Amino acid sequence: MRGRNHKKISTALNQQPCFDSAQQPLADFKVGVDNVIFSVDTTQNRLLVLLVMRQQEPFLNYWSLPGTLVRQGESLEDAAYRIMAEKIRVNNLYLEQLYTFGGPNRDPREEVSSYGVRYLSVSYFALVRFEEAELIADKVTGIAWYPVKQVPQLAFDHNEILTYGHRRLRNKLEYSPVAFEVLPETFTLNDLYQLYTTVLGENFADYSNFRARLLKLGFLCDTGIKVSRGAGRPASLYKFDAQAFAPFKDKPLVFI
Amino acid sequence: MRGRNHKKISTALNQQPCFDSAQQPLADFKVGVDNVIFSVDTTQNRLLVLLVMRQQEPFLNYWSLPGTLVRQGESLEDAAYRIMAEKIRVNNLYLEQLYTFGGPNRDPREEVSSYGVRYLSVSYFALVRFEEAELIADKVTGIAWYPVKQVPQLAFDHNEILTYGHRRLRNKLEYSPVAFEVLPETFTLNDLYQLYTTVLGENFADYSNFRARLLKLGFLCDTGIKVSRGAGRPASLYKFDAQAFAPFKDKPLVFI
DNA sequence: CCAAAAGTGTTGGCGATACACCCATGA
DNA sequence: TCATGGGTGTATCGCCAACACTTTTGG
Repeated sequence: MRGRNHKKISTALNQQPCFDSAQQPLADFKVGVDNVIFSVDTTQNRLLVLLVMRQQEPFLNYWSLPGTLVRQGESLEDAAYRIMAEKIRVNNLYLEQLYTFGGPNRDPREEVSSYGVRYLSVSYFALVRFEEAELIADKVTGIAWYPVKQVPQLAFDHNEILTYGHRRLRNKLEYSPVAFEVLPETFTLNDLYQLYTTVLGENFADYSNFRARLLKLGFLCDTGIKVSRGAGRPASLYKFDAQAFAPFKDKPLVFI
Repeated sequence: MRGRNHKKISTALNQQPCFDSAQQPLADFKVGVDNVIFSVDTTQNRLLVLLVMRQQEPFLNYWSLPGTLVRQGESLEDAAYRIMAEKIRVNNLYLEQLYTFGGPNRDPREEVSSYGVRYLSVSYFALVRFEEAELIADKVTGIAWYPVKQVPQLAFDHNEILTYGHRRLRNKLEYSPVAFEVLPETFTLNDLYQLYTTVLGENFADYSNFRARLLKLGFLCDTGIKVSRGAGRPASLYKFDAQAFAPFKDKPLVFI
């Protein structure tokens, strides 16, 4: 029974917590959306993240994650897509919310503003196909793919956000078919394997087992087309068959 | 194509806080924190969620997730802990950020307010030990554990948040040792098994296999103490050994 | 003694690892 | 022809589901 919950009920009342709109001053917020946009350059086996050079204070001339402030009538996700559309042209893309960073003093503007407005950042995680991604580079805005291993010091707490996004990417890759969102339409099994090693490190099965497992699952179909890359036997190009994958949807599937 | 918004990046120092570079009015936000607080009543095998009765408009007299608005100088996590502290007294607790809901028009107050202030909710997910949890019930605030299968229509989009939290709980349970945060200090293996079936349904191994697997992992230690519950052979009480679990930390461990 | 709950043991199958080996191409 | 990378096959081991069995209690 839950009988003994009544011992010390009373004295929390002086704080009168719940309806603090009258008692305690509430914080006012501007809400920003910052995107961690990854892609994988399969030709060089590098995991890349999209950075933009800041054109204004604070953190003028620092690299940062592409972000924006949320406008009136705009949902968080709308804002996330808007950033994408401003920086990059892609056909395929995977996007999901990552985390919300909202401590006080995470943005220097808070101190400048006399009204104590705080800046909160809802971060989104995106994955795009490197080959298809066309950066929208106007003259004033620096924008570039950075290898995640070489990102410099970023504006605000963006290094922390990036770290968080990177962890999420690794997890996603292990149990969901996001890999096929970043690969080109057709790819060799070695491309796929390289993608996994590039993102996850070398901590899993060797190529032949990886290959056997994936093929047995049956959602990769051989196009029959062969492609030769330098010396060695030509490889088959495969395609991801979303139809055939459907039954695995939502099942605890492991790709490692 | 989608984005044409970038064509006019303002060159002047536009410190005006209410407009972004494309001269669109920014939204102003109040930020709320809503907690999805779960516990498991092992005696009745029920998964419970903590609800509070709203004492004011909007949604007066609706049940809702315990929540609050973020105060000046307060971090999101601070706010989440503050709610906990106001509603419940616990020794052990697991808490993590869940998701941020921020579409326009998710809160009726937005329409009333003439300034177009929007209400954003950062939700947190918590797990507490039912036996230790002492509800703080003052006279004005209704507060109760509800079986998740019987939650009524809630205020705002809280049903949606709850659904999301429930999904997270199931995932957590499968690959992390959160179960031991909700169980009492010592427990029988059957308690543990019941907890899993209560939260996840019956979709996994039978008791004897569950038992064998867990014991082989070696982080459950038998206290030697026996406890008898009605008819049948008495069961051993076990303890979770955090020390012995350490090596499994961060490893892709599956508990199902 | 019987029912009920706790706990142990056995077995068959499947999947993962670690290899060894065959195939097709460029140089 | 050899080196290189693509692709196939196989033996071993461990895990896991299913289920039969033993042990210890209350009635």
